Amino acid sequence: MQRPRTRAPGVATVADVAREAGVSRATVSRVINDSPLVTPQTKDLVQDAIRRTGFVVNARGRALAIGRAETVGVLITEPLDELFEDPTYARILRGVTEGLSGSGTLPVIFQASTEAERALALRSFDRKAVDAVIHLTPYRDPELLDALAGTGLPVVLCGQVENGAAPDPRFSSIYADDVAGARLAATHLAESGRDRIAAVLGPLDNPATTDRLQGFRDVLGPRLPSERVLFTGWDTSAGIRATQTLLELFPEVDAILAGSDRIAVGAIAVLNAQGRAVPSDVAIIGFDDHPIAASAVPALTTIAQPLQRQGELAAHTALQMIAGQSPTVSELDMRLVVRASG
Amino acid sequence: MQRPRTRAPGVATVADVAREAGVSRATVSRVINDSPLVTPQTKDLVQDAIRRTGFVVNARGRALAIGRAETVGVLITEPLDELFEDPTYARILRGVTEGLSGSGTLPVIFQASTEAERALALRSFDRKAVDAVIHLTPYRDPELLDALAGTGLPVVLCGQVENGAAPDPRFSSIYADDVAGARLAATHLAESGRDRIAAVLGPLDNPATTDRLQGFRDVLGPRLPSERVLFTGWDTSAGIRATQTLLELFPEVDAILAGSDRIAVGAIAVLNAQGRAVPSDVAIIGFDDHPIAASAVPALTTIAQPLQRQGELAAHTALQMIAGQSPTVSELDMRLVVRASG
DNA sequence: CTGTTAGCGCATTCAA
DNA sequence: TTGAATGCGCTAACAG
Repeated sequence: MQRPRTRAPGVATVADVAREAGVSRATVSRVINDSPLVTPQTKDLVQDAIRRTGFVVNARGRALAIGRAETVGVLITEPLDELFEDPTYARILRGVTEGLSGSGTLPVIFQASTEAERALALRSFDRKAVDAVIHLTPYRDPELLDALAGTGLPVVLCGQVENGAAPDPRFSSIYADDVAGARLAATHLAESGRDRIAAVLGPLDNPATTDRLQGFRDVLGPRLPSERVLFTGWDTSAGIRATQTLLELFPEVDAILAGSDRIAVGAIAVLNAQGRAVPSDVAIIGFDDHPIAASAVPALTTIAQPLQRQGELAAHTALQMIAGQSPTVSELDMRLVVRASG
Repeated sequence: MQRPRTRAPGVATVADVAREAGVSRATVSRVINDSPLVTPQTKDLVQDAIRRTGFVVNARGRALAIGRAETVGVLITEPLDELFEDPTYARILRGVTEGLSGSGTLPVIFQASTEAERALALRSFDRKAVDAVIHLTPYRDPELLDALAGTGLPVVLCGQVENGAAPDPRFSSIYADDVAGARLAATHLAESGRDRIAAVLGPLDNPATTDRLQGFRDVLGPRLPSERVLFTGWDTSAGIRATQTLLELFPEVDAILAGSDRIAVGAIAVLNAQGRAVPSDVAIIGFDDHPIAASAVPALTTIAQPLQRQGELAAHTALQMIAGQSPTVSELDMRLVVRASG
């Protein structure tokens, strides 16, 4: 039954190598995992045999034997379109890859935008097809989090934490403090003497939005009344629409705190179209340090998240949890990047 | 050694379930894989025991036993920037997921933009961590293709084939015929009576570019002389620059065949800026049916690739190859989508 | 229809 | 330092 059809020629196993080298399978295994308990000459012997037979360790056999798949699942539940438009995930992913490199553990991406995909990914996790999960988009979704906790796998939440909420003790989390970042932006604007400040934020139901708003308010208090706070989508066209509305409601505005760099770019476009100069008439601060921030005209002052660093930390944390460590919480600092726009 | 620390309580195995239900492990296995050879009552018995013990099949043990990981690797080597700006991959991926759904096999994404990532992914494949590979970006890279062939896994190339080149017999391939698509575009333009036609294509070193150019020439022949064919990048700003150049070289132009929808959008912007109306003064046809094609003003006439269908077919092909079928080649039709621009 | 038995490919304990 | 023996968790051929 094992091997229903004839074995493909050339898929050598440790047994084949052992025979070829005239040693035991245990010795071959030791060489593979370069154990110090092997004589240089037997080691050479085995390595020669490995070369001759074209042997490659079989991941499935190894996984069963060592009790690990040497794989971490990177879960992305974000809708595809957003994912493929927003370099945020690309950068975090790069960090994860770096952080895992050298560990012998491979990051493997689980795209789970739909309910069905989510179910499949969870099934894999339940079955222990990976050793840990790094969740890149842990937006409020208690059911998913419960399901993840239910897998019994180490889980690292990366990049989001609702401010105020105590971190979930079931998971590790890595996040940058949106509230503190927003404070940086608001402080910068306030110190520059602007006082007719408005905010154009992302979707109200997104924790990043509420956190950023709170940061703005921490600094500005009554100088940022509710009627000057607009909520819209994350992208440029949403920024355009919202800014048009804003200028009707509050034409005296001399500074705009944007919820994202793309929103900020939309705001600049509208202001320019209406003959208002940025930053002399209206200062603008973005958020995220998206690539367009540097190339925008004028270049955007913005708040940078250490995305790649987040990914690296998430990877390290996952590895430590696989090794038995308890969940930890890491908070990273946001950074104000001053450019021309405000 | 197996189980170095105490076993986490609650990770039940078939043996536990068997004991709990008072049957053999084989019977438990039969229930899990719902074999018809089990009495309804024993089945209930076992399912109860499964519920009580919280048993979940372990993917590693199962993979070793059945000789498959029940996983296909989706390889993406595209540089991140392009990848995250182009919804193409998102759509193909959606198709792959659909095509695999119900098969019990899960798509798992291997992001391999860098050389190091590529090496890691290949190592996984060599080790048979997946049952097949769907390569979404098989641009000319003979070394990578050789490496993939070397894994001995079934491989499906999706979405690219150099025209003229015989399909590589080592792999299955799924592709849409760029040449035929380009012919559709050129024919549509020629039939509308335009005759001062120019083309603004993507990078010359990209097979899609040369294929599309060939399709244009198949139809237009000498009516599309080389001096009216420009090559640039894939995106809007590249389209803007190239169109400006084009208008200097060939101001009489009355129709533009664009190598991508983003290029076409750039062209429209330049033409509008110069006071030329689209399509009355200059007709434009894009390529790809990118989301911006429908929302552009005027909406773009373009050539649609059946991306999702490509993904589905790739998935089906991969499953068939896993089942032992030889490589196949599938060509899908492009479709002319007529909108306002030409 | 069910249980017994064996083995997938590897890592590791124990004894030599 | 090496080999023999054992088991990871599961499936499947075989016998009953």
